[in-house]
Amino acid sequence: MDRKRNYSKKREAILKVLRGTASHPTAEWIYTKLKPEYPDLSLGTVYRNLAQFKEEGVILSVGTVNGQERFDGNTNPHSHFICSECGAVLDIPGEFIGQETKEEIAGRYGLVIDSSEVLFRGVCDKCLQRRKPF
Amino acid sequence: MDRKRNYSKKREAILKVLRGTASHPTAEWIYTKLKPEYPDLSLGTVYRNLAQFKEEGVILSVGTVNGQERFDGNTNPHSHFICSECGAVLDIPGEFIGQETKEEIAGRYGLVIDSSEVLFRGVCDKCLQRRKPF
DNA sequence: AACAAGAACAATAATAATTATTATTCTTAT
DNA sequence: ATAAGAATAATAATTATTATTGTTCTTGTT
Repeated sequence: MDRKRNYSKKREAILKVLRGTASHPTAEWIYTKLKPEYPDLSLGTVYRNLAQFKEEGVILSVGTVNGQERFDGNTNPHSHFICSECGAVLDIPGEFIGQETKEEIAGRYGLVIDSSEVLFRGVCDKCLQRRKPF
Repeated sequence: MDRKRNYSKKREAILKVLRGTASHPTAEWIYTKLKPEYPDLSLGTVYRNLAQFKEEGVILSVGTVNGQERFDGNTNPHSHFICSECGAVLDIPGEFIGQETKEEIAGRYGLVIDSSEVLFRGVCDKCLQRRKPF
């Protein structure tokens, strides 16, 4: 039997924090969140574990917003909305691209499609409220 | 009448290069491409003008691939495929998200949607060929 | 429970993309 | 042709991310 690999309390905590929020955080946000409970946590550890989780397919990257990568602990098929005003990333449930569409494109261009995602951009509800507070 | 703003030969050349390629280049790629013809071009100028074009809606950003932002001079509605092996970005013509879908989502979540894009990820035709050269 | 091998870590340095600064050069209305 | 101010080059500064290295944890074995 293989030795148990890739385990540490901090690694576990990083995944737990990411799965426990809907905010699609940055590495630094996770670091700040965990620092009180793990005072000797290093930012490099957060980066390294996020990279590993991503590689393993355990988490997803939503992309880069304002120069910082945003992560998502929810690997169920869903889409995202990015607020161009505050940078918030919201989940939009639902599949918008069917399997047959992917296959058709893959065939037409001679490529392999592993995943697809829809990205909506605009202004989120909170920023709209902030604009017109009356 | 307003004074003509935002003009320079280099600014014009940057947009021309971006519109003349289908490779969705980085700022540095554009810089390298123009450097022979404009030996005193500065990389900062490319960054600044790309940021302005983006702000004005004249060009689009496809997102960040391998830590570098990729730009697109084609503002017609279309989607993209990103090769996870070589980082190539390909255009996929066609609209996959209809207006009614956007309106339905905007209404349901109380937000405003300015744009939507579909991002396919996988392995491009060239990388597949490279894998199996026989 | 103690041990040892190696995995994960903290701390820090290094890298790389992007942005800001400032003195100079272009652009354009007059 | 001129002058105001916009855009630029050169460079410095910033910031997110990655690499390095010596130390600490984890876990299978005793």
